[in-house]
Amino acid sequence: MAHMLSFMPAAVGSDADGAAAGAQGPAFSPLYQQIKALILKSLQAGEWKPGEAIPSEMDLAARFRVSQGTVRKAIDELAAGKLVVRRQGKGTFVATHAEHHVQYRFLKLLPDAGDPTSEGPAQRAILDCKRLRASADVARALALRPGDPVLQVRRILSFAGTPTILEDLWLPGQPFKGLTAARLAEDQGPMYALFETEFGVRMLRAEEKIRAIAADAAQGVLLQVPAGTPLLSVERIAYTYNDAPMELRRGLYRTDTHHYRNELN
Amino acid sequence: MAHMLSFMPAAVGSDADGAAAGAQGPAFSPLYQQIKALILKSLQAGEWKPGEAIPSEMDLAARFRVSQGTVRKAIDELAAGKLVVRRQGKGTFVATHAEHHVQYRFLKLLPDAGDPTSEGPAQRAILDCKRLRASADVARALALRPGDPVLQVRRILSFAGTPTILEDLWLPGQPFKGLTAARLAEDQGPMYALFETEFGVRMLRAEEKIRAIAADAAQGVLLQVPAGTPLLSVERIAYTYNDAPMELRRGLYRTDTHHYRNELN
DNA sequence: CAGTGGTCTAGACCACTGG
DNA sequence: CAGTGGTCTAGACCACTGC
Repeated sequence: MAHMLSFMPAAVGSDADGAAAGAQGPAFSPLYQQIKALILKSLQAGEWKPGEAIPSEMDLAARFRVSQGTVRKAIDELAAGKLVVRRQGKGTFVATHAEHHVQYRFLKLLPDAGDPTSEGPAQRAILDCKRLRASADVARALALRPGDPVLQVRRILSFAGTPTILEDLWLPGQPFKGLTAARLAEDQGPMYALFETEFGVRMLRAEEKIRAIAADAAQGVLLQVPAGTPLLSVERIAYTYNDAPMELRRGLYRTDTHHYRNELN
Repeated sequence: MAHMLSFMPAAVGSDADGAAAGAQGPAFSPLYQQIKALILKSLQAGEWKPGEAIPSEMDLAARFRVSQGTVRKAIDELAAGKLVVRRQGKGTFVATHAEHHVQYRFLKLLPDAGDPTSEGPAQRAILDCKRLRASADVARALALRPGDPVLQVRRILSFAGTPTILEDLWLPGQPFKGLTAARLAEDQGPMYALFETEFGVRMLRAEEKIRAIAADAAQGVLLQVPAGTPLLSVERIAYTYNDAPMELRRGLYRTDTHHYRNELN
């Protein structure tokens, strides 16, 4: 029998589906993709919180009237996108930036020598946190209108006492209403973890544009390097569900004792 | 029945396998992983050349006495690692750096405005190509002994007439015996494509370490920027089968009109 | 021991490609 | 039209976790 979730917008085409209307076909979508979309919707709706287990594959198969293998393939893709984490014998869990053994999931800066644990945790200092109106480029990056309220944060990360990262970040005002410098300062753990628990914003993926620039006087003071020192400029846009941009971050990295590491496939 | 490829070193443990010897278990390996390893061996042995089709899933299933689904899962992983490319209705093909619509698979430098095609193909100039003995750091990167013969190449890539990338690369002397400046200069297409066709060396993955540095006088002249200009320093090690390093490449990128793009998941 | 994810099968059917 | 990859199923069994 042809499988089809009748209540779905994009159903599986069994046989007599083609030749519909005129323009570009019905966009055939496999069952497991539809299941994936449904699970994604539940994740986004917060049906299961970060760190919690989602229903077992058998349960989900029963719920969607589908075989375990189909649910499995849907979850496989979610796991590949790091939206969920599989743990054999235990279950499948909603991924979280908190309580993860990798502290900074999106930070690719590593010490030149030794493993990342050897230098211990980073020291963090919040320099500033203020509300303002989005400039043209910030608005474009965050898919807002120029003049919309945004939050700007400036902070410094130090490793082994050496200031290494100076970053400014901009957040849309609406979702992050109530975020203050004090709240940021008192927080332990990754900033993205706080975003999850306090504001319900999950960062799922990000894009970075990297350049080499020269430190200006102010940046030099903050990073304790002479003006003109080459620094890595890392502009990141982080996205949540539906590819909605939720953070613009401009970082300056000292690369005299650290390097940005990337793997190519 | 328990499936097992008796002629394989690491067979599937059916039931009575545990408690063997003493130290760390028998390292259970699923069937599809064993199949993957077998296909990998054939790829490495050159049983199918880059660009050619490998046998169909059904054929491989028959050859290995395994179900199609198991072969499929093995090929899935090979495709994920970009060792192989699937094309529905046609077959599965050995991946190649040549004739691929993406010209430079490992190059992440993009123009700030417009798509990569807008500036047309890069102009390439070979500055140097000589044999020498590996220094300590080159030897370490290429898993050679200091003093082993290596090939050093220096070239410049220009986009729209502007010199943008200056790179030195080191290749182990043995596999690349016969490579000359003339051969490099007359070549069209990606360098990795030439490595494949002429020397049978397939680059499968790479790691990059990125830093910001200041151009020295000589580099400034070659890239047509003032000495002291911040440049992106990109050190790449490219690997072939068995994670064997086959190339060390040190690139300097101008980032005034281009940027290094990275996607984080 | 029950429950979970992980593997494997045999068979069916679908979508896509090319002759 | 035959051949290929792609999807889906129902059921079996294995490996791992925790009670």
